[in-house]
Amino acid sequence: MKIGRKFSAPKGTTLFSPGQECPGFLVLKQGCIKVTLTGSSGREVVLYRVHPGEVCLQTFTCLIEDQTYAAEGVVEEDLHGDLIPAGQFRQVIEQDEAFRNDVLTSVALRFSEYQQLIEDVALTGFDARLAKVLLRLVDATGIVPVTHTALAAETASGRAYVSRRLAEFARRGLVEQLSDGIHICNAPELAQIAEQK
Amino acid sequence: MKIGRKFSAPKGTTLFSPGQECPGFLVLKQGCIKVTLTGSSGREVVLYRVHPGEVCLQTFTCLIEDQTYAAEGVVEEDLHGDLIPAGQFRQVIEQDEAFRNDVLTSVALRFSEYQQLIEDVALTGFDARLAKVLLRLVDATGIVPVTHTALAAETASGRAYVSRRLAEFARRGLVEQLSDGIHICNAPELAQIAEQK
DNA sequence: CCAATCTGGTGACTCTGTCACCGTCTGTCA
DNA sequence: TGACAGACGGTGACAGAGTCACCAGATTGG
Repeated sequence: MKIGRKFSAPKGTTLFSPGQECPGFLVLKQGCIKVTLTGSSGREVVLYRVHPGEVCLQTFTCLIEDQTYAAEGVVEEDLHGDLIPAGQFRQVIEQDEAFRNDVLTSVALRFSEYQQLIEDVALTGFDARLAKVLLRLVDATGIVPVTHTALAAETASGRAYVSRRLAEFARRGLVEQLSDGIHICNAPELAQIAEQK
Repeated sequence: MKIGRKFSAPKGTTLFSPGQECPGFLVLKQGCIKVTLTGSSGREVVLYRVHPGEVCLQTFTCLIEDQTYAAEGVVEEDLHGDLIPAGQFRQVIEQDEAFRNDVLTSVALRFSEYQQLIEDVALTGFDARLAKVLLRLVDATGIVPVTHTALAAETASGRAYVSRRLAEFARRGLVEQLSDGIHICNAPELAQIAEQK
């Protein structure tokens, strides 16, 4: 079934910001969107990423509740997908079973991710959060190619504190700080730290 | 349309706990469910409450993803509703437009609540969180009829710290600690604190 | 009446996060 | 080439948040 119209955007594009109107519902075919919240202090927290086949739930809540965005969405990898205009959304979800199932599945998935994030932030110590993020962002060569500032956003923490704890991790031989990222030296022990508390 | 079967439970009942199988989808007619997460340290965080007309999303994610519960649900006020067995859920959501809309609306609502909670915990200072909770839980007589321990769960914090900050609020004349709860003396100023940071 | 439990207050910590400031390393542009 | 801006990360000093252990008063149930 052919729905919506083609939509593309290059890496770095800001797809939506808090307060904006929602143009429609985005079904991702290719690329990646990073969705973040920014506090008044300027501090940023990464909520989730949207990958192909998934739903951008900011769009979802906007359409259902007729609200504007609460978070910010930035393209992390060149984007291709379909945009279903706001007016057509309810109709499509009624008629297209596959689409409906995709949406429901994505919603449920995202929902448990949010719950996990709440659990991490509210009930988990910082080191566990940091270890978890490192293991999640590591690439095939064992390197986590991100800055301390980015890790701060991923761990819902501050840059300075990330630096300190990474230094401590390095001192313990768990990681090694390189010029182009962080090398994971001892993944099993990191995984164990990620489980604690 | 008649769907599911009647379901009732008295105050205090534990409806579901982490790891349990999900018996079906609960549509609330009357009463209130409190949904919480408990960390391994024993610390508890209140995720949300389900009120009449709303959806218990733990049930929702269980059914869609075929998972077990991740959180705990306790009846706060005597409960009446309909239970839709797991097998019938997809069928009902396909056929009953009103039900489908209810579910989608509830999901979207809950979703933005979760996002708000993440924002509060990750980006907001404790005092603002506490003030917000006090204003949310205050009854018609200006009393917040809950214990410090309960406030700790609501603010995703510790009991001792809640005690301290409440003492400070009292010192500033914002609240007054009574034997049966906390009296709000200066709601406007509390509201202002709730907005900060 | 006593014991058990729930509740809240407090001192003394530790953990977490902030702020300001520094040095280093880029890239750019004149 | 030099000078500058901007991103990045290290660090000391501090402030905010949360923990732990222990105490005392209130309540409840036997």
